[in-house]
Amino acid sequence: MTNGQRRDIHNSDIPIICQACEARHKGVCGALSPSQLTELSKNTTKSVHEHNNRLHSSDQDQEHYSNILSGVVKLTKLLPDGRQQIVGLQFAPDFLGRPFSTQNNVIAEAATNVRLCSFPKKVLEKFIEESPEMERRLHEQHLNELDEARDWMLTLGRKTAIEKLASFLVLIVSHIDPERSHQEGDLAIELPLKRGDIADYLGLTIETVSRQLTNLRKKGVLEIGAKRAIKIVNLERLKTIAESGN
Amino acid sequence: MTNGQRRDIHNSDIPIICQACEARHKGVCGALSPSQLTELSKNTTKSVHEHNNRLHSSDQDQEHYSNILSGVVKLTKLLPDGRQQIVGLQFAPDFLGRPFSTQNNVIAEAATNVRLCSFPKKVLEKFIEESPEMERRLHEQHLNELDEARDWMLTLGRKTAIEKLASFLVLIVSHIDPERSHQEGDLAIELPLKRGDIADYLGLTIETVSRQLTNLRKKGVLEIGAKRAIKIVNLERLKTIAESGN
DNA sequence: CGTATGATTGAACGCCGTCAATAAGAGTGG
DNA sequence: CCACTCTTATTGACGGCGTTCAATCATACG
Repeated sequence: MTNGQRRDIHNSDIPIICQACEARHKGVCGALSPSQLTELSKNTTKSVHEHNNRLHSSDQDQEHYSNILSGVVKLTKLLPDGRQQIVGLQFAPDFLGRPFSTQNNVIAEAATNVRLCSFPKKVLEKFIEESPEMERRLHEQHLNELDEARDWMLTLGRKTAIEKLASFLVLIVSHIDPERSHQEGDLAIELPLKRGDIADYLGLTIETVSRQLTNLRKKGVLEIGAKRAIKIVNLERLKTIAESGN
Repeated sequence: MTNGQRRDIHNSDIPIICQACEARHKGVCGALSPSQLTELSKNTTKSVHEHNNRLHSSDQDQEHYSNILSGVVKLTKLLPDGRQQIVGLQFAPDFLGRPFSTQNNVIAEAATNVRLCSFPKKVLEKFIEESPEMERRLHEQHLNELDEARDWMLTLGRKTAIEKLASFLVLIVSHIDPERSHQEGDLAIELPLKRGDIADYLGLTIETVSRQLTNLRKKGVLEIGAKRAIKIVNLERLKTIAESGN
């Protein structure tokens, strides 16, 4: 990203708190001028959330937006009887929150340890009014989320269990390691979700997730390590399985 | 909508082509001034599309956006082997098209007969630059679509066949007949989708859709007429079934 | 009337869920 | 270091829900 470098000529104008932040380049804060960044940074609070903690309870603390600094956040929806479905995964430097609406029936939880940079809704909405570029960036992120949601609807509605697992792994690789995902060679990664979360993301049970992972291992596509570690041996094969099952 | 009435004081300034159009009130065109409307209307073309016709082939004719004047549009995604999933239904006066991106791997087809009001991408993008209100409206529609997509992910991933059918019927009623859907009494509607489309929207087969419809009929929740006509006898019960299965 | 399209119903199969047992760590305290 | 517990993951046996395959019916259109 030499583009990002060039912008940093006036790095001294940029608040210290923002200087190492991805959101300033690829995220929504990239739309702000140094002076706006300074104003926003006065109202921000950084926070750390441990694995599996709720980031905002469903109706409470809806007066804040956040940027994800690191970690993975899962967005979950619930049925009255307890069944649940993860409807989105978000990675740094994604924006977190639902503008223009107070009701948000989605639960945001930390899938891994997560660091956030939060600010009051009012402050951000002021910047949105001031700079169309800010709204444009938010709009584009939400369009990307819409595309991803629709891709996943195809996975949920029409794919078999093994295809779902393969689709999930391809998605994780493309987010965790975007450049390496197009190269040759083995890919060792740590899954950001535990089995139960993967099941809730794929509309399956824990047992089926486990079975299909060993299924993929027996096919020689990947190796399963301790904890959440896996090594992908044949990424191309995995992509094929994700769409056709074999 | 007395609000809409008040805006019509200067109705004579508004292009004839726009005067009876929902998109001017609830759709994206509501952000435009009479003079902008006039300019836009010079570049619009109205068109009629028959049931099951492609509105734009996947890569071709991506230089137009449209507003839906009437009818229902289905957005479909495909797997290489032919399996397909409907990832969105759109009703008048929804906006049709994917801004800020040339690649759109979603197929838009007319589910019913559809009337469109189309205009070149460039023209709309010019108005977006000029008026933040225009982008705001688009942004809000896309956020609504994102909410709906995520609601549907829960349906696809975690609900049983009968719950899916009930969810679909509730959704259709709320779009076709928003005010009556909160009242008492029978609701006679014509389904905008045939069985195959319903199956593709719910991630089921045609046979299962048919079986669960008769299942709902036997429960006394609805009556099934000829063609696509149905009468919903007990909407509250239907809503309960949509979330808990009984 | 004949054909095409769409919908319903039945029978049998199979994928995935359910239930249950076991294994593998991680963390705690003796 | 070991014993204990808690959480997470794996594996097996069985059953059910939804698919697959197939036949029948209904309606529209030539």
